Amino acid sequence: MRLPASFYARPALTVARELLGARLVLDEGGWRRVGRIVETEAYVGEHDLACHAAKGRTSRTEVLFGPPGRAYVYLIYGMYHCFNTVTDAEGVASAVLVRAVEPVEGLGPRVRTDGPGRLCRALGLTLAHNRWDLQSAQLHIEAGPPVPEAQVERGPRIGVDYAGEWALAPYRLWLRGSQHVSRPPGRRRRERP
DNA sequence: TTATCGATGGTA
DNA sequence: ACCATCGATAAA
Repeated sequence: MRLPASFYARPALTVARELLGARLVLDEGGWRRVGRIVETEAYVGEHDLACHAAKGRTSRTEVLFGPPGRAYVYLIYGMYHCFNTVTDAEGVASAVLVRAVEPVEGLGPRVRTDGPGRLCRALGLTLAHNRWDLQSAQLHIEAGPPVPEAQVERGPRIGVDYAGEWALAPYRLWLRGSQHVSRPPGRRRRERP
């Protein structure tokens, strides 16, 4: 079932939680690729200094102020892309960054999709998809089996140290134990079989 | 294993 | 100048 616009019309933190376990689908050029979302980050509004919308309304951030359920894709460090879903009511400039997926379909089982840049590279998401409606046949997100609360871990967002206290807010969510999370807290040593 | 560094281009 | 990253390399 394709997630409806009403799904995204809620606070970013709620959407970030509910997106865990859902399936990101890009079906384009006769190539359907699907990834199960295992890591997200919420950017909750203009007052959130880590949110791009904190810079105000510009051509780049305009989409964040628009209706929920659209894609916000931007270029980072000149060579990678990051994929977000616009959330909350129109006029509330918030979004959820999808930081990692697990390959499900159309991707080699070995391709790395842990990390916002890697998953966009693997799926082929680029600036060309910016502002797309997530109800489109080519790009949307499908509901997955419910994820129990015990499987959800939370921590500070990655790479937003410039945001002061906002960098400490536990707005990063991920599936406990997933091998496809970008920065698992306890993977320094692998279990011995 | 962790730490450091450079690539590369849109945005302001 | 800055940047919601990544991969190569070095050090240990």
